[in-house]
Amino acid sequence: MSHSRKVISIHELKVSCGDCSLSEICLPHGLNQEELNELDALILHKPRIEQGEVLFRSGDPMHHLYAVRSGAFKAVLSSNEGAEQITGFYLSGELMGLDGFGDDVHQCTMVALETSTVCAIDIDELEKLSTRAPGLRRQLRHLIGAEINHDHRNLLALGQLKGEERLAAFLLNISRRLKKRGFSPYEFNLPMARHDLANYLGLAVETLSRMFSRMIDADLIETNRRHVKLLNTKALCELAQYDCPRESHHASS
Amino acid sequence: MSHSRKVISIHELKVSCGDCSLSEICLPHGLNQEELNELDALILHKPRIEQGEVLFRSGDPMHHLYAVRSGAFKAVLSSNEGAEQITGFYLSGELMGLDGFGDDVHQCTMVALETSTVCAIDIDELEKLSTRAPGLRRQLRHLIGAEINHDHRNLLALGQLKGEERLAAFLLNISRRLKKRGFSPYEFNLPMARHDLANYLGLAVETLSRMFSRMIDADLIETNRRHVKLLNTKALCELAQYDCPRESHHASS
DNA sequence: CGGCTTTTTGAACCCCATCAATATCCGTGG
DNA sequence: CCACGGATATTGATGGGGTTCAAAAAGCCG
Repeated sequence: MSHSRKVISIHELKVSCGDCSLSEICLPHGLNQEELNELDALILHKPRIEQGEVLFRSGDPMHHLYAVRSGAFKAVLSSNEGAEQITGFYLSGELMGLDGFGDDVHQCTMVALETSTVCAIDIDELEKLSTRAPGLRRQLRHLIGAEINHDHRNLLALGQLKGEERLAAFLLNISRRLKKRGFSPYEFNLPMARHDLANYLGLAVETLSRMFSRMIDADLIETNRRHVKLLNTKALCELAQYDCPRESHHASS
Repeated sequence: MSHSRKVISIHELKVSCGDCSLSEICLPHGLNQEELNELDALILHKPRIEQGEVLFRSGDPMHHLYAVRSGAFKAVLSSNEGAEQITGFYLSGELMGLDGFGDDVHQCTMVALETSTVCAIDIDELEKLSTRAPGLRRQLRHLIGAEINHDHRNLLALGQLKGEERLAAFLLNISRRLKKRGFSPYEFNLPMARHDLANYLGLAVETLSRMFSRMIDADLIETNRRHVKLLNTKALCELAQYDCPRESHHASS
């Protein structure tokens, strides 16, 4: 909270898509300079969102899409009996709010898992711009497809895999996403509490804890609270029945 | 296969979006006349697809979206260990192929559940047209949102509901979709075999059969093979924890 | 009618939820 | 600095929902 720190913060708020380190995985990916400038013009950088705060709520009319700039979010869908299901976690560079496409009303509630920042994109402006920016249309389509594919893989996990296998699939999925962002795929901090992860995986917290313990005993991983180290990705891949990043020709980081 | 039968078939092949009874729930919904004509021009009416035949396969490059014109389909996602999960069933008027948006390659295999016909829409042509047809963009967005919301509700069901509750939710969902198409919401034929339905709901066939039996014993439904009659939608709604169509002011058929 | 698939029913087992208790971490204030 | 309290995480014991194995019943088609 010193003065110099404040300056840095202001600087960050001015970051444009072109300068953003996430541009290669986020909406700007594949855009030419002109498209990039136009996209930049309609993006609103929101200030910090603290842990537990809500970005949008089920029932809210949809006005924006949001890209995670820093931090992480969970999307929560509720039944009218109060049961809640986390349908996804969103890391930096990922697009949130597509659940409002159906009838222009958000179905999920989006909650920050840690202090986060987002880029808000007015949906009408994005729509207008997309008519004359083919690169933007293409990237938006790919991000939509990523959301759908993620959901489908999750359905496969919930419908076909056992608890331990689901956890393995999840860890590998996070690993891959973090690697894409330049972080180590073998050692990372999970942004969510056990409680949220258990819900996401359709398990009780206690069961999830047992799955972790079992994997630790089998020397597949090491954990310390939210810190996770993957020790045997091959075995994890076999457990997960999916997502094997093909430990390619000594090309790992 | 008589000559007169052939004539009928040809007639069906000439149906345009404007004449199609599904236009109100399918892609043409909300389009003006000009947009409609342009959409019509790029739609390819495919001939019959027999039960069990594949519309597209996991790994195929995506070239088209498909709308169900008659019949029904299932989307199957496979793990690399051979486990299969049905991620959705598609009825007339619904859009198939969005799973290819991610990287222009289909992730699911789409299989006809009965003899069916589809409208194929070239993705590049649709893309071009959408730049100058705002109504089409809007409707496409809504259909994408419907797919995402469907998947999310399914995740909620698989993660939070018990077998019987999932079945109730499914029956009500089918009921609502059929009602939208002008069929009775209380009595209908399921297009899929028990085997497929069990997989979709993440249950063993035997368990699903028991769920049916239990509902029959409780006078919630009646069944005869694939024919289903809903006797107590209120109770089904309570079971499903969702999707209650609100048995509105004596407005039922 | 005969052979096939589909559906239903029965019995034993297993994964996972639930209840209960302990352990660990973390922030706060004495 | 340590003590305390609350949230978070792990471990144990028990029971239930669902799978699996097995077999019978019912529908379908030639």
